[in-house]
Amino acid sequence: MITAGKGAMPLYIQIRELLIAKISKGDWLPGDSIPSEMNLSQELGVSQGTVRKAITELVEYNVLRRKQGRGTFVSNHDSQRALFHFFHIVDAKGHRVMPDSKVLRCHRRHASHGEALKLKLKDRADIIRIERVRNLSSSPTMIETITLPGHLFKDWDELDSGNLPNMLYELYEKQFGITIHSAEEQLRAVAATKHDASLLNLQAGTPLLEIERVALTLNKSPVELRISRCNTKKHHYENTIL
Amino acid sequence: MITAGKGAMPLYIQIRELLIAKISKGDWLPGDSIPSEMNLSQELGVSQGTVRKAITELVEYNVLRRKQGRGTFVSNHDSQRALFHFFHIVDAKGHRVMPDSKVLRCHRRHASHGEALKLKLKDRADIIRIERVRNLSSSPTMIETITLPGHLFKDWDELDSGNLPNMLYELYEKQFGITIHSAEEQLRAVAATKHDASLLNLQAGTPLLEIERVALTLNKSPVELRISRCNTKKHHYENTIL
DNA sequence: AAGTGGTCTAGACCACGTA
DNA sequence: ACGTGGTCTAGACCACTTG
Repeated sequence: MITAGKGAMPLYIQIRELLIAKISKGDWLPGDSIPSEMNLSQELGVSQGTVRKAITELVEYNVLRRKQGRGTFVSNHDSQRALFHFFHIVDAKGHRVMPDSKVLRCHRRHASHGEALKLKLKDRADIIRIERVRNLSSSPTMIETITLPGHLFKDWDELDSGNLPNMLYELYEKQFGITIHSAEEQLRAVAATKHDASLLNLQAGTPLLEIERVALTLNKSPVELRISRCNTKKHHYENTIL
Repeated sequence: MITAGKGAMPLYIQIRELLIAKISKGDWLPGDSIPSEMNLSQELGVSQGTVRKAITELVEYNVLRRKQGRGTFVSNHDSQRALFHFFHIVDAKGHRVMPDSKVLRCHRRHASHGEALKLKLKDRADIIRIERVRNLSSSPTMIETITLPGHLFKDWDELDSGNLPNMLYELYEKQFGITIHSAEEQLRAVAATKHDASLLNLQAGTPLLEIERVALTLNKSPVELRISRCNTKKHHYENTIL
């Protein structure tokens, strides 16, 4: 509950955490509006300014979105947001390119030691592994290997695995109630294997940019491991440091 | 001047821009404290809360830094900040490693077409070019080629070019009054040239991570072009998406 | 003790969207 | 016309640093 007084956490932080809990629990779903600042402040017995400060921080974290005159909404993963926020590969001119995807394989497996570690699962836990090739500017440019914890995606097998959507984060949210909120990426240069080379129409040994991403929910629990190998002849990874 | 009334920009934005101007002009230097919130609000004829909101945004942009009980200060480039904010290469465990550097060459040249474009200079403008090798965990891991606009670094030649500091951004700030505030990076995988290979003790053709960075001041004017080629066997580039 | 930033309140008015 | 978020004020008290 909200407590005031010396030594207590600031009110706006308590309220911020309370709002996060509501969203994590699913009381308010992505796309929903939350109660107005006035309503919240009356329910919680604090001033509007204090509620406002809590909400402001969550807007900065991209958890909430304000719309003047309409209300405050839980963020959702439209393709726009996925493309702008999580997809960092652009063409030589710096333009974002919408990738398309062809699924090569999609099956259940046991997690390797490395996968279990990165997804915080037990060794040999049930996982789903997807392999796909992505075209950028209509030429095959990336190979992705995606690993999902099986227990979070129970009804996965009912999907048409040959016809998965391009932007998986939207699927995770709409079909499984899992919202990806942040991610940690590691980038390396690697040599293309024969397998890579045949899929991307280049020679084995060609340098590829490898992006290893762990995607996290709002509570920082890992939900997806994604390894992308990317031909950077005509595209590159863009990062802005503010 | 600060103006109120309909159709005008919000006061806190006018104040924010006014503070930025003061800092860009050099009225307040990195490390200096700025006037207290109360003083500013009285001088500008607005409430303390409005000044506070302007300052809060600049703290979020890393332009200012608040210290409770002491005051508000213009950010400066201690090595800590440079290391945490601008250096994204970490070891296999994800720990940041302090690099050391050996300068190979440092001389004045004419800008190539590409360099001129990226630094917004005229073709064949006067530039300074530095080449150095950086050790991480005591093995040579990165080759850096740094290009600086000559007119911004007039007295560069008086420096001992064989003995440049590790963290150049601190030097730019202290010796030349230029503070790097943000940067745009492009990452690619490339094959090591013979030259790269001999410097990094590996075979020509080995995949390297190439990082091309343009560093910008607070006004977004480009100040440095830096191309780093990095052996990612034992280290990688880390990026967090929030 | 005095001065700084940090939190919180209560209330005013503005800008926007919907009905 | 009404309800929403957005800006702004004036003033209170707390937490921290310095003299």
